[in-house]
Amino acid sequence: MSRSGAPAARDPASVAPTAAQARVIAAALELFSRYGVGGTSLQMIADEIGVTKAAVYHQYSTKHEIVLAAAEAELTRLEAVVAAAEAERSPGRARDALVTGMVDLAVARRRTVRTILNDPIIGGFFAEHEQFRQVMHRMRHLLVGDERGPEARVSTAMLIAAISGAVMHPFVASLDDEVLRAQLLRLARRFLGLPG
Amino acid sequence: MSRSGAPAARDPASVAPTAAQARVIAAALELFSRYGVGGTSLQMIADEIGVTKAAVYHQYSTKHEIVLAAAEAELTRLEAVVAAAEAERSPGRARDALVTGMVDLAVARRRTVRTILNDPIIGGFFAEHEQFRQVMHRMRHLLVGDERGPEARVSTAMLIAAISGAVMHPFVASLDDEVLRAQLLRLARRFLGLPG
DNA sequence: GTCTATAGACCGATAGAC
DNA sequence: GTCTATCGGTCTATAGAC
Repeated sequence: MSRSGAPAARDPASVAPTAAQARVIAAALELFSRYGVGGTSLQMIADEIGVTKAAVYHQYSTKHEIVLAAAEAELTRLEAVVAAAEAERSPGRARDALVTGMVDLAVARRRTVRTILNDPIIGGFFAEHEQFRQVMHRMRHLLVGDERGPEARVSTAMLIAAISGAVMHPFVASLDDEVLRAQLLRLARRFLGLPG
Repeated sequence: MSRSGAPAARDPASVAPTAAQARVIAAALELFSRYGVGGTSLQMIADEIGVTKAAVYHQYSTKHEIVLAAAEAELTRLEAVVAAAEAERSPGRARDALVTGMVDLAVARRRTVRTILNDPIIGGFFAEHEQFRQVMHRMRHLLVGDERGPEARVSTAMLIAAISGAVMHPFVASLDDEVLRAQLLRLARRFLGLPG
């Protein structure tokens, strides 16, 4: 769903990036994961792509916009996982699809997910970003249904943090993607009390 | 243990900080959690304390040293929790004490733990920091004994990430410390397959 | 869409007075 | 231990040629 070829402008705030914008976003995400958002300059992004700063400013007119576009690009991937889970036929299947999709996404984008969900600057952006709150709310609903008490909040937060944080922990650096994926999925399901 | 009044220089690399150094570390940790390590300047640290940059440089001669001192200060807290757990009489009690101590520490230092464990710059410091690797190894041993396979690695990484990441998730921002502590402890114990 | 060149602010770091 | 003052360099951002 939502291939990058078609325009598909569903949201006026976040239209599909052009090819040049996608290169900026990819370079930014790579550098953010290595140096953090605050430790990444426009010069570093330009050097990573192989152009000058002015060429980057032609795509996005402030650093703020680049950070927002990079965060939204990753959020869009997560939203696709959530939407696919919501399309399942039963709440049980939906919850299962969400956990599997979260693990797949976290492993596939091992180096970026942790920064996107933990960098304090991006966290500040998300705090005032309605799309992010809605995705989080939909994830919680898929995981714990209509419950909204402390246990529902803490268990959802722990599952998201466990999956997204574990993939960059030094303990798992030596594991290849398939082994990591299998273990993450099994342990995440166990955390939720799901069968094996 | 290890009150800041006594000299107690056990490690030549990380001696106990003076009062002035402790103020720098506290200001740095606060700002790191708000803006990230790369997004925090020495001017910001100096302003937070209410002195000039030169006064900060009198305590630590590079920014690198400040980041290292701040990371080590937090690592020392975690090491104390690990040491207390290791002093328990049985492996079961030790594991229990570790989980409880980790939760207490994460809740007490809600705003700082996530940054310390997830900021990419600090992560790079820890990668070449023997004390950090030893503490992680001791935590894994307390949690899963002599097992060193993928499951032992992934489950340890997930528990650490879950506890340290959940305390700053927007879902739990409205919970007071005691409620958060109780839920974190209960769910962490359930993740490890421990009784109630 | 990319370049060179530049503006003005801020960066980490140092010198030396008190 | 803190200050003022300063260094050279890098930062974000802009102007204008090709």
